[in-house]
Amino acid sequence: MSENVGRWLRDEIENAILSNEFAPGERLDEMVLATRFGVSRTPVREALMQLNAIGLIEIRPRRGAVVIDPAPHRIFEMFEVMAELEGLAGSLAARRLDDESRAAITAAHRRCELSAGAGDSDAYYYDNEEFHKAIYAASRSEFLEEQCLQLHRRLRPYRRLQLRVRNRLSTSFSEHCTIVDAIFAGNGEEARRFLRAHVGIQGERFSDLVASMTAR
Amino acid sequence: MSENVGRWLRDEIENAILSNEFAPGERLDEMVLATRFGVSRTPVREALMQLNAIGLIEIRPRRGAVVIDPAPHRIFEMFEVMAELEGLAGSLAARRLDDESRAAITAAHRRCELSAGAGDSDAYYYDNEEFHKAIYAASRSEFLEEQCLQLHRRLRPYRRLQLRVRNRLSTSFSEHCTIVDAIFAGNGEEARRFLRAHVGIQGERFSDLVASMTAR
DNA sequence: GTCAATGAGTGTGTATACAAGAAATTGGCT
DNA sequence: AGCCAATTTCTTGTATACACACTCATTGAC
Repeated sequence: MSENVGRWLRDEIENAILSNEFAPGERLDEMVLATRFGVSRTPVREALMQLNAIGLIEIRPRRGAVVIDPAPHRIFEMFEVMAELEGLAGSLAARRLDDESRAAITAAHRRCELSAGAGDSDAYYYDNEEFHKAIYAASRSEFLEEQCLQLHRRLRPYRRLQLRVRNRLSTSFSEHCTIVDAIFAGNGEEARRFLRAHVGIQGERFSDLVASMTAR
Repeated sequence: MSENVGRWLRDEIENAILSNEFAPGERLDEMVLATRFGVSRTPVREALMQLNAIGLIEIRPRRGAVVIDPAPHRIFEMFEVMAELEGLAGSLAARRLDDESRAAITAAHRRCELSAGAGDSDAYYYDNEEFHKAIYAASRSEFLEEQCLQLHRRLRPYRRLQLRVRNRLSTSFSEHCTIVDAIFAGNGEEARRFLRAHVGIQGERFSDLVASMTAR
């Protein structure tokens, strides 16, 4: 348990939402949550407000909190912004790369190669996350890194769905290769372009995502 | 007063911070705020947590809340991200422009022309804000618009400082002209480039900002 | 039979009380 | 006289109590 109950609860509830235990559209009753976690309503309300700020739930005055159920076009918009931010991170990383960041990116890239080769989509999901985080860190812009991490966390469940699409693992990894090459070559604009294309969900990727969303 | 006291307090305290009544680094005592606004500690704590989520204050466990005092390099990073997001908004606006958005941008642009011509930096500050907001809306991406508005609000005080720099009004307005031309011409990539350059604080603009920050 | 209005019930919003940790002050010791 | 430690005080974190708004169901009228 974290140092204060409110933050711990935030993480607990966030995980429950991201793992679909609390389904989109579901109402979150403060008292039910309080008894479930063995605390009073006060820290529950704190946690809910933080989740509201993150954008995972919506709190309507006097009407309680519900898990947000974003429309497909909104998810598309979120990926569009994510692609832009990651593109910026990539271009900065290419210009500012130092040994430490280079090593971190290389290591994550290697792990992606292994899990992609093994066709292990769960492992790749995790390694891919580390790869992207390594690029955020390499941008050497703390604020950008924070923004990327926050949006990444919010998009996490959809990224996972994307990986289920056939051949996506190998496609994703080969895109990683071009991104790594561009960054290591110090070519900021190429890194930006490749990352934008890699993260964005243009065309059929979007319909694939929508299809896998409705499938569950 | 808003529908619930917590949100009202959030706005009140936010304004107090942005107008420098609560200076950066200052400690915000819950009880002091509660008596000042004639409420109990509960909604004050709510407001503080929301401000913490926005990034205006920092809440350290068991040690209270302090107004964040961002280092100059962090402000630079924030403008860098803002420039990227506005660039995206501009490029989308150029591609998706409809009559309504075109009218809104034109109207805001006209008002900027008037206040810039009059040398009224306070009026220009406000009109400039509306101009940028019109572009966010024209992007037709609700999520992007929200992100832009949020970051814009956080950078508001620094934008104001920037306008105090000599000749910045006319420079800013002439940049607006090129942006409007690019958007109206449907040239997304030009709109992106011009907006990035307009919003970012490269080179001497950054040192101007730092100078005006230390001056107060 | 349908629609509206009123009442009960449930749940959020705010206040207050209590517990626990951090900071400050005072006292003793070197 | 200065520094360290212990105690006190002040502030935050959590629990609980109470008030009020919203929802939903039931009853009555058209």
